[in-house]
Amino acid sequence: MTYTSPNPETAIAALGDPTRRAIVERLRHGALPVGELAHGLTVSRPAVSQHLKVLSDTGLLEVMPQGTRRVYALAPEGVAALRRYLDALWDDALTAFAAEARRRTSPPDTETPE
Amino acid sequence: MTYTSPNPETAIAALGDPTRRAIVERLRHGALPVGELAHGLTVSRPAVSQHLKVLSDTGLLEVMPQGTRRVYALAPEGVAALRRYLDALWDDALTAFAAEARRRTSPPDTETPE
DNA sequence: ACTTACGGTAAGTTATGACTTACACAAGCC
DNA sequence: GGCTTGTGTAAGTCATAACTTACCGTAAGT
Repeated sequence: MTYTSPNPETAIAALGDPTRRAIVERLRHGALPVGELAHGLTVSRPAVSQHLKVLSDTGLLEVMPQGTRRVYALAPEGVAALRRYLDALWDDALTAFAAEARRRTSPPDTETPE
Repeated sequence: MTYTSPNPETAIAALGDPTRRAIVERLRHGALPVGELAHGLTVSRPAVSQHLKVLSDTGLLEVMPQGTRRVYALAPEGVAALRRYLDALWDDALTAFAAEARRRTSPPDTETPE
């Protein structure tokens, strides 16, 4: 069971780091081994390895060992979890926004009922 | 023009902090002034103010001054920008994933042409 | 006008985590 | 069996940023 899907908050935290976002960007168009991933980034290869561990732990990446290489790829399920989280947040934001607008337009004295 | 819509990467970076995610969570169900927002969090009110500034700068929040209070709310457009970013990432992830699967099933010698 | 409530800003401290070098380990090649 | 390639891990350094206290401005109430 390579299937992790932890809470998406962890994934967001992982994407908070710019180097990790760069790694994800480099994986958008296809899987890559660690070496190629590091070549093109400004940090050392061990640093990339550490970032890959973090990203894998959140379920955003998955590994496919091929001989001595370890090929990393975006994990669709991880990205999907993030999408679901943001969709729900979006939904709540719209609802709250609409409620706020309603409170401000229709009832003229429902200002601050406290 | 209160309309910001910066690159969503900044918003993701902002959400990397757990306290800021807590703030966003507290705003899911409706707008709140700074004081109420801070009450319920483990950090001091000035800390909350600083986080609110970061979140507002990324376009995730907007302010509605009401007298001496400043009421913060989720900015639908900011959340939407994040959603679009992740949707595109999701799309690329699926495409890359499908391509990978194809490479592994159909052509038996398209392994690593290099 | 004075006072109180509310919240943003400055300055300084501290903790977190991103980075480096050095090392260890597994898989293929001679 | 060594040698090379590819990568993960350990240990330690350093920079970033999150937090605190103290202070200041502004809006409302009396």
